[in-house]
Amino acid sequence: MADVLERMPALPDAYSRLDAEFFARPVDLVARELVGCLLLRDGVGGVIVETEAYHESESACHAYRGPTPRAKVLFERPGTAYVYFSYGMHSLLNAVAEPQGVGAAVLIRAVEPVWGVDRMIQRRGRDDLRQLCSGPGKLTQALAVEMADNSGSLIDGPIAIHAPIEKERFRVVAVAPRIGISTARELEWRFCAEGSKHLSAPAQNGVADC
DNA sequence: CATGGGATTGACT
DNA sequence: GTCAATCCCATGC
Repeated sequence: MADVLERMPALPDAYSRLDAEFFARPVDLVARELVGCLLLRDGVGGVIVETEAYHESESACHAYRGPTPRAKVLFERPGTAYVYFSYGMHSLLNAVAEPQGVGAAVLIRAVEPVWGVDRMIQRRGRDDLRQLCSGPGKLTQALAVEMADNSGSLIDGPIAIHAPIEKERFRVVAVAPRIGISTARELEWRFCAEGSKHLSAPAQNGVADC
């Protein structure tokens, strides 16, 4: 795959932002279609290349036990940001999905850096492009996403998700079990851009069309 | 109120 | 390959 940085230097603001209707659909579908979309904050970001779906009906989801103090955000309006603190070190970014009242979200696990690469390098403290956003904790550090962003809007807030620029480039995604969970491993709700060099871990399984 | 466990990462053997 | 860092939150007494 060619380097996006060479081919896509255009201004991110020119592209359409996803709306609440996009996020209000079934969470696995939203997760699949978010691959190829753009994640941006203050002109810094890139192409989403890896996501995972989480739904209140399965035990790996924080909403599994209902709207607890931490999980209540998962039940809010589709398109809300759910940010939670993991392992005492990392803020992980999710997009709340399904209609309001249903606890579900898409974890953004990896981004291919495109815009504001210098600032990402600065924040990450390393300059290898493949190490900038190839993990849920890495990309939040590169884009300066913090707990203060929890429950903010992805529809009209400072963190933005835009429709894909080149639909063809990421039409095929790899589907696999989710990473780092101890239950509900049977669900293949991890979605990766086929052939991407910016994933958090290799996509070992087969591929499927969007 | 005390305890245990993470939707992880980076450094080190 | 192993392992520590570090803290919020869910659980249970």
